[in-house]
Amino acid sequence: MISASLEDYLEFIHNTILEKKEIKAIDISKAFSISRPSVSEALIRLADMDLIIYEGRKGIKITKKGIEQAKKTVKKHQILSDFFVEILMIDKQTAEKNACKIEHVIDDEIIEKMKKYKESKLKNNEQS
Amino acid sequence: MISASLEDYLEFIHNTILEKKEIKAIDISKAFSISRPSVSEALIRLADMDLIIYEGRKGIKITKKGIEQAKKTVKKHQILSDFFVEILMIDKQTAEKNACKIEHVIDDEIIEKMKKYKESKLKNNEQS
DNA sequence: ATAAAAAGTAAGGAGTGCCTAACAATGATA
DNA sequence: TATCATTGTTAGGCACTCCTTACTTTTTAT
Repeated sequence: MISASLEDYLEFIHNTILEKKEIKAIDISKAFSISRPSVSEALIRLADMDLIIYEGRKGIKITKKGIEQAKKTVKKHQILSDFFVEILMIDKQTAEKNACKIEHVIDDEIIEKMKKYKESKLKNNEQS
Repeated sequence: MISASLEDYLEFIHNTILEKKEIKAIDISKAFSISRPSVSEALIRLADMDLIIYEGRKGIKITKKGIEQAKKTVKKHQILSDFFVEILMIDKQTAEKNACKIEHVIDDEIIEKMKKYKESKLKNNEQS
């Protein structure tokens, strides 16, 4: 199983590649305020798990497996954050912060129920 | 800040003392399937944080600070589990399992909103 | 009372995830 | 082109949380 930290880094790698087509180790270092050696280490671990292809200075590529893993996390994050904001009326910032932590530990089953709950709730509001 | 593991152990210590008036290191070892040396270590760390008083074979006592900390965790656990079961219709076992993990990372603010949401929902159901 | 079982401790090891300091490679610029 | 800044790696260290093995202490049962 992937750790919360590595999952965060993978999520960031995925999002950044989608946005800017490429990512460097230093970007991760800055984004998470961790040292460059710690990033190197994390990237090696992600590569060991076949979630990325890491060729040092030649760049970071995300694998199919990595994309799937990252997408799952992003989805969980999105649903959690939306649920907190729209159903529980939590402010955006707190919702995001908590989604970031909970996304690593919550089961898919609960995420699915949250999604359905939110959808049915919004439908009811349209009708009324 | 206390770690998830230590928080789990403290919660268990508190609950067990409430139930049976006393607890021994071996009980924690069995409950969490960790070795006796790991329990010793954890108890020393909890004692260092003034959450318990640990006098080796003489027993484990929980401090005022420890009780407060444990109660907070228990409360979070309860609200999370209830919310999952009653609002999201999650089965009891899954709800418990997830509450155990989320209770360590979620903010009080969201817990409070979950509690209020559940209460107002139940009130509405009574009226109808 | 003594031997066996149970509970706890000490010592040493491993993986994770972070750090700093120092070095190497790459790239930009004067 | 030579120098300086940026980026990345190596080496060594630390804290946490778990482990095993071996030892000690306490309790229990014969």
